[in-house]
Amino acid sequence: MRKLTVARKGRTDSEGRGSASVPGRYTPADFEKKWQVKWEADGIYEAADHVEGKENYFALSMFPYPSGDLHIGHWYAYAPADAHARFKRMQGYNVMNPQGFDSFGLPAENAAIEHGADAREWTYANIDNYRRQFREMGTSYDWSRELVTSDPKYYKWNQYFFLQFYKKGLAYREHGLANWCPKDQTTLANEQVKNGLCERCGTIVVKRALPQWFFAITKYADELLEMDQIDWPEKIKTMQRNWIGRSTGTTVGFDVSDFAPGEKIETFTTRIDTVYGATFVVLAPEHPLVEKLTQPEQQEVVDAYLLQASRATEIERTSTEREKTGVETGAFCTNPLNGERIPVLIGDYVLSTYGTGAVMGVPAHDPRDLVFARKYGLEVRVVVAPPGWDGAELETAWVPPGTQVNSGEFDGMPSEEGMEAIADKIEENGWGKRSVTYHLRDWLISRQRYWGTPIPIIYCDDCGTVPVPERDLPVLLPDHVEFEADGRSPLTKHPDFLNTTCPDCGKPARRETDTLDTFVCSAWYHLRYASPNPGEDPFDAEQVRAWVPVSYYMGGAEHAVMHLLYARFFNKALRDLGYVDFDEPYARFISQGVLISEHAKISKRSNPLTPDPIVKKHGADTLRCYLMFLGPWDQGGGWSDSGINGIRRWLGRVWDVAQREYSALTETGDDGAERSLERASHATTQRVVTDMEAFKFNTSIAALMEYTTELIRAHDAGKVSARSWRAGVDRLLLHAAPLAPHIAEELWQRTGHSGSIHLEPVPEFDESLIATETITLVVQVNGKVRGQVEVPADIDEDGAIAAAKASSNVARHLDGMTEVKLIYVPGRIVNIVVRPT
RNA sequence: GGGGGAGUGGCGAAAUGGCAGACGCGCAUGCCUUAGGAGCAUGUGUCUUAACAGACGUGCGGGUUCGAAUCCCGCCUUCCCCA
Repeated sequence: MRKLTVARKGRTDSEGRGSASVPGRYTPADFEKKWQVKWEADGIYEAADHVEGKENYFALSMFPYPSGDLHIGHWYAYAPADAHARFKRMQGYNVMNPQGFDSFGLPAENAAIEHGADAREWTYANIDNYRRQFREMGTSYDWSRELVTSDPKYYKWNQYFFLQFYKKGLAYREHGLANWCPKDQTTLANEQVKNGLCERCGTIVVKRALPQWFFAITKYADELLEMDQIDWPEKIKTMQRNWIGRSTGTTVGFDVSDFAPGEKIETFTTRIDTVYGATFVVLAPEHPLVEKLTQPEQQEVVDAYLLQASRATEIERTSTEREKTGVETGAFCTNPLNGERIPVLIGDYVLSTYGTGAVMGVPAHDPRDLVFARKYGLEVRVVVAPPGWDGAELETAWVPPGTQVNSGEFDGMPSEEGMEAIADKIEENGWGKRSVTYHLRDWLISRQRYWGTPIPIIYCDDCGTVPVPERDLPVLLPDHVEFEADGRSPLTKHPDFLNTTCPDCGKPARRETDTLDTFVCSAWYHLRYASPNPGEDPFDAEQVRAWVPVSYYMGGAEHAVMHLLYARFFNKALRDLGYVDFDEPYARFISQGVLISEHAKISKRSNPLTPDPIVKKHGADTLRCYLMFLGPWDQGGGWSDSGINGIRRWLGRVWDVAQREYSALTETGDDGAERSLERASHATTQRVVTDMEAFKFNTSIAALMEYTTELIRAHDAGKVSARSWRAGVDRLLLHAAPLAPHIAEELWQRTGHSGSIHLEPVPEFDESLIATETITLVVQVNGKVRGQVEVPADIDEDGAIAAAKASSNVARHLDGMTEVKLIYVPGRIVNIVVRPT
């Protein structure tokens, strides 16, 4: 691009406003950097914990994982969030808008393995790059509160909280089947397995038996379902509810003591009213009783089936398209309600992770059971009759309520009542009890990786599992470790780390080599922003009280069932441990949509569209505004290079109009012109304030574009007063400031103001000044627009109708018609309903 | 299979019961310019018409209403989440 005329350096407005000579073309590169440096030097975005007369406002954007460069997707997430925080500051809130780095995690380690980089150096180089790019974006972050989770000063407190949780039984170690990613060589939480694939790398996840650490999030399952006090998108709340997956039902035991002495198969059902229709029981292939119940003559088939089932993924197993398969164990169990002996089968459509891992098969009232029963020739017995049922065989399973039949003493009862009565009987006889199950599992926090927070546990041959004493924290992650091809964590082979002494008995002992899931870091980081330098505590309770719950949390919806749920759990656990005194960490939340480009999600894994060249060509303000102008932020948008010129042109017009010569304007101005500019000004403020409040940046910018045109027209006409003109320009700059902070600041200074525009208040508006003296009424005949009439704003109904009928085109359509009805909506419309005479 | 978004000009989108297409891109014409990937002005949903004016038009099909992009019922497509 050709270098355009540059504003003369050092020109000041000391001669006074209105004396500006040719201001030069809008060249953002000339001043954006200057303001970024000055804002930071002046500390204008550093938040004090309390400011007299101002309410605190904690604006929080989800912090990034530093992996290379900030891409356009990052800008899309952070620039609008920054604009909103700036807007709140100008609205008079004491705003704290921090930023930091979620810097533990696999990519650093993979870079180390693949390119021989040092994980720490790689990470910190990326952080430096991110810091630079965040500043170039023109963000209003309070860098004095920055945090880096891979810093021992931070992760020490992950370890500290782990120990507090451990003491209270909220952290525990258990041997069990864990999700294992063969590529990343680590276990994953349930939330990190998507469609049976590793969320990070897409490898098929397998089950592997390992001792693992967990946080007992399920203890809070019911409280996590309560979301009345948080103002979050309903979509996110629904996702959390579904993920927690509470279902109420009954567990009932089916006796198998003939085959496995003393054993019962515990089944869980939400439809105990159908228990008399149970004609078989199905075990998940992983069920512990499978081995004991399999009869010798079935051993071979069962073994083959188990092998086959172990290869199927969970999606395949539960897909409704896939044929249900199963095998008989040869064993039978007894239905306690009617004493019937029914066969025990193994079927892989039953998951060991849901309920008890065993279900009673009621083919008449469950579609999956019906398919299964037909295939294996099992009895189908109706026990909840549809209305008017004639006793015939059902074609499809009857799932809705009905009347109990074939249900012993409960026959004739509506099934809703039967549900309760049968559950009562089961409880009275000790066959089972009412119970609740959840889809939510405890949070698996162990990772067999190096680049994370070491779990502060020591294993001693004599004392067993011993927590590291708090005085010995942090357990430091060793530097400069060796990675080997076997994929095992270097910590397992690092003698200095591994070998220690038992804190209890002093004998040689070994450290836990697993590290914490990085979601532990992000579960409480907002508390540390509120209290960045608390000394000997994780945070200062008083400072936290001043800022948290977070006023508005802004980030991606992809964290709905991971980070956002973990953070809520962590908050509740900390509350019960006495660290905080509120129930929820994030009072309000909005999720920005996804920015896509040519049908590809712009993310760290694809599409290297980098902002740097765009910033170089157009400036940060243009890129910020363009991203906000694409469409509604929460719905995402599609990137294309072509539209950015529109924003660049608009800012160019702002640049020109703000610096127009106005000495030719008069003292008082023309009444009509004054009034017209005043109206446009106040109407613009109303639109912008409403839209900014609601994150509707696109329509805010549209309103400012229109206002810019109004100002240009007003100046061209030359009829407004100099005073009104200057006020109009100020208003434009003040509204543009959150969106395009550099140009607004530069022009604020050039038009003779002192002090940063970003510390100025949002302009006021007066609704009465927006109203017009005359209004345009739309006139419809039979609902079709036939004309418009200009009438006084305070016209009454009769007057409005008369004016409407008088307009010539309307009169033409009324000719030869009989009036049937009149609709009058004041200020908007007259609709005359007619029919042929 | 279940849950939740979304579907409007050539394109990004406005309008949430009252003039569909604000604002912007692109395109067209004109001005300015040695030049234009600069700037400015005007125009731009489709069709009929010389014009006035009219018809049609918000994924498809029905419904409610004086009036529907907007509310209701059914369907299609697509994206996200879950299974």
